[in-house]
Amino acid sequence: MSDLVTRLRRHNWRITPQRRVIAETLEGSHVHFTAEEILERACERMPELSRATVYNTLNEMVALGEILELTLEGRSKRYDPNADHEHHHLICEGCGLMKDVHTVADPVDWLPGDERHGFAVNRASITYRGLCPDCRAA
Amino acid sequence: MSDLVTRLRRHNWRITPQRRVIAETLEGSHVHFTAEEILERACERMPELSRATVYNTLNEMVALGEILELTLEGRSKRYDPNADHEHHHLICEGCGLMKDVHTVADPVDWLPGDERHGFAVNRASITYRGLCPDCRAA
DNA sequence: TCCTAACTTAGACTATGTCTAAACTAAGAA
DNA sequence: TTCTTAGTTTAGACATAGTCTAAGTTAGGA
Repeated sequence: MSDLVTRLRRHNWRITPQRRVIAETLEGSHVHFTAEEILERACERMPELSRATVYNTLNEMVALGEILELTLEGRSKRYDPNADHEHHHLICEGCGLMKDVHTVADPVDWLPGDERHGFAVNRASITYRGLCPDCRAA
Repeated sequence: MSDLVTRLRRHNWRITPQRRVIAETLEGSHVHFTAEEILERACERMPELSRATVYNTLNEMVALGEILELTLEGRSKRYDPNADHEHHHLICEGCGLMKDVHTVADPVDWLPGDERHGFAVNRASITYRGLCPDCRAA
C-alpha cells in the first residue's frame, strides 16, 4: 500500500478507488507530474476516471498538506508527493529535466532582517537552473 | 524617457508607440504585473492597443534579456523590468503582496557538489513566503 | 432497508496565452 | 515624391489549463 494513502487515511479521508489510483500514480514516480500526466497514467489503470476528479483530488491533497503544488515554468502546475521533506528543485534549461536537491542550510536564514519588510517569513523554495550532463555534452 | 526604452533601443529594436507604452507601463510600477494588467494600464494611454501586441512585446523583451518572466503562483506569468539586478521575491500568503528582496550571498553556493547531479548550475531564484505586516495583524 | 453526505462524472465554462492572415507603417531606394 | 519591403499591429480564431455545475453514484449510519 502506498504510504501517501496511509497518510491520507489519517485525515479521515475516504479512500475511494479513484483517490487510491491517483495517490499511487503520484507516489510511484520520481518525476513531478502535471495534472494531465497524472490523469493519463491513472487512466491506464482506471479508464473511466474523470479529469474533474483528478483536479479535485490533487487540490484536496494539497490543502491537507500531504503533497506540494509546484509552480515552476511552463503553463501547468506540478505535484510533488514528498511534502514532508524540505527540498528544492534543479531544472535543466535544455530539456526540462528536474531533480530534487537539498541545500546546506535553511535559505530563510540568508534573508537579513532589513530585507524582510516586516513580514513573518516562514518558508522558502529555491529553483536552481542549469544544464544537465546530457545537455552540456550536446 | 524610460530607461528600459533606452536599453531596448540598443538591441536595434524599433521603438514603436505601442512598445514605448508597454515598456513605460512596466517600468513605472513597483509591483510585477501580469500581461493582462499591463494591457489594462497601457490601454488607458493607448486604447486601441491589442492584446496580441502586449503578449508579443513582453515575450520579445524577455528573449532580449531586458525583463524577467516570473512564474510564481496563480495562473499568470508576471513581468519584472529589473532584469539586470539579482534579486528574489517575498510573497504574502494572505494577500499576495510581493516584494523584491536580496540575500546575503549567492544561493548557488549553498548547493553542495554532490547535490548537483552533474549539472552546470548557473543561477537560482528563491521565493520566500510568509505574512506581511497587515496580514499578521489581521 | 432507507437516508444522507460525500464523491464522481461529463461537459460547459473561464482564464491565460498563442497563432494567423490581413492591414498598416517606416525607412531606404528609385 | 512614390515604391518597395521588412517589420509591426490588429482582430479574432484557436489552444491549453483549470474550475464549476448539475446530475448520478456510492458508502456507511440509523
